Amino acid sequence: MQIATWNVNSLKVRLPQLLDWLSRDPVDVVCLQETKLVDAKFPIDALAQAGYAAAYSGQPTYNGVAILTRRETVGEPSDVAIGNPLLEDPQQRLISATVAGVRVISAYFPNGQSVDSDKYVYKLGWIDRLLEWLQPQLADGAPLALLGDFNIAPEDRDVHDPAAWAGQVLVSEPERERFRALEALGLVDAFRLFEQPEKFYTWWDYRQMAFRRNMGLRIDHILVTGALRGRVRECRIEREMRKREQPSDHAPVVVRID
DNA sequence: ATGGCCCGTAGAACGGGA
Repeated sequence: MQIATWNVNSLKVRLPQLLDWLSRDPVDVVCLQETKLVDAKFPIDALAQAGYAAAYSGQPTYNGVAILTRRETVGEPSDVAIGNPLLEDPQQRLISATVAGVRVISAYFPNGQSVDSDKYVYKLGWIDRLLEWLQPQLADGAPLALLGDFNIAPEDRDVHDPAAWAGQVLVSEPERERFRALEALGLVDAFRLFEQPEKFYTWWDYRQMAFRRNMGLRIDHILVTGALRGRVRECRIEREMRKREQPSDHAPVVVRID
């Protein structure tokens, strides 16, 4: 089974690329972020034609998350939950569902804008509430995967120019502390389970020809519980998706598990 | 050089992204 995450930066714009990708590589579960679609405009019909069911939660203009499941292999998402009950939040950033015995969470962490911004305070609080909400879910050791755009580069090796980024939003110590707090709950960064090439990132700015120059950050992640860790066979970043015409600024990340 | 580009909502610029 393959589980993927992709910040699409508008599902309306990226739908043809998503369908083309899934037709070539029929990933079983796809977590999406930044769909930027109200629920009434979610492309359920086009996805159904491609063989996928969907759980989704959107709003106008901003945010929006979804979980797609390939009907033929993993069926429909069950026990769908939207948001975090510990946080009253109009921003649609979190959706969970059970798929093939795995609790799957698609998360779009706040960006934070800058460390002196109100949005940064919101980001840290959002993650703190996420930690509180996750802790009891992880207690029973059941298989769970937290996937999404974390908007955190956990270590300097996840940053193309650590000196230039030092202390800034996405790499600041309070954000990295919270990433480590997720790991302390028993979650493991699937990408780091394997030997990986250096300078592998998941996001590149649209400006400055950043992708061509590989000026990127690794901020999209797949974290798995101990119950899944031993089943993970591969974790890869689909860099090819960033090379396409009219790409998302994020590349998908995929895990293959037994 | 503190912007560059892309997206949605607009129906011109602007907020937001990272």
